[in-house]
Amino acid sequence: MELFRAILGSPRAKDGIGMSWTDERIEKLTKMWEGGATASQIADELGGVSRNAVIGKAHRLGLKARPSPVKANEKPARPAAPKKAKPASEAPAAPAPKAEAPVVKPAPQAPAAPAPRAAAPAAAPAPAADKPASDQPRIVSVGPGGFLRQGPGDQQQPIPPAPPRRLVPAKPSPEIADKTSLLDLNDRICRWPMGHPGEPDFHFCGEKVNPGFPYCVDHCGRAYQAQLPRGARRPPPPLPFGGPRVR
DNA sequence: CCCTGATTCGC
DNA sequence: GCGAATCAGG
Repeated sequence: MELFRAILGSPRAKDGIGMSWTDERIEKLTKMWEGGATASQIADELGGVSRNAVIGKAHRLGLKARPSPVKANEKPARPAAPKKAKPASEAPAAPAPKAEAPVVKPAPQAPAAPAPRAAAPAAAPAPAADKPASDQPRIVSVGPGGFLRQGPGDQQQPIPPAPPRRLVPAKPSPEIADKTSLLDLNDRICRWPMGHPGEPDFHFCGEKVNPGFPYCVDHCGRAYQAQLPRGARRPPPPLPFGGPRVR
């Protein structure tokens, strides 16, 4: 009878009311957030929570670091004074201007990220394990997808030449005979999504990453396409994460 | 208008 | 801690 309880009455919160942030849900949120899914998609996928809840939780988890449309601006004099009752908990003066580093000008010519949304490449993971102090890629700018860009003079070779010819077909390595699930992701395996989240066969590439990038060499070639001469462009790759939702 | 994430603040 | 309300940019 305890077997029944174990099966039927599992302590896991169902998708009804009274849902809380269980470990699994937090983990899923983290992975999807880092994977580039939008808050709406994450909320939709998790179910039972609004996108605001997802964003709020993401912030509380401390993983707020992604290109936001409302970030690059900052005014020295209290730009966003909330309408909500703001009691006199703040002195009228001393706005304490942040010593914001002089961020470089945004370069609108992004070579990649053709997706309007829902397909932003993963925010560059901490360049910790992959790049020792040998050669630090000087970060000069941040692309729209959140990946790091470099100045023209700093063009190293981590970016695969993106052969205009053809890419070798993905070779499934024996290690990933099984599908790489969301929970299997780590900093060393390719997190390129295959299929749509929510579908039973949704999984990730799982290949070994191109060092310094969140994707394997093949998918780096898709995520970071070199600017080809005019007339040599190829049609944009299909969107990861399913693309626009149907409403 | 739609979308996005960020922030605030009452609960 | 949670998330609706709100803000603000694209």
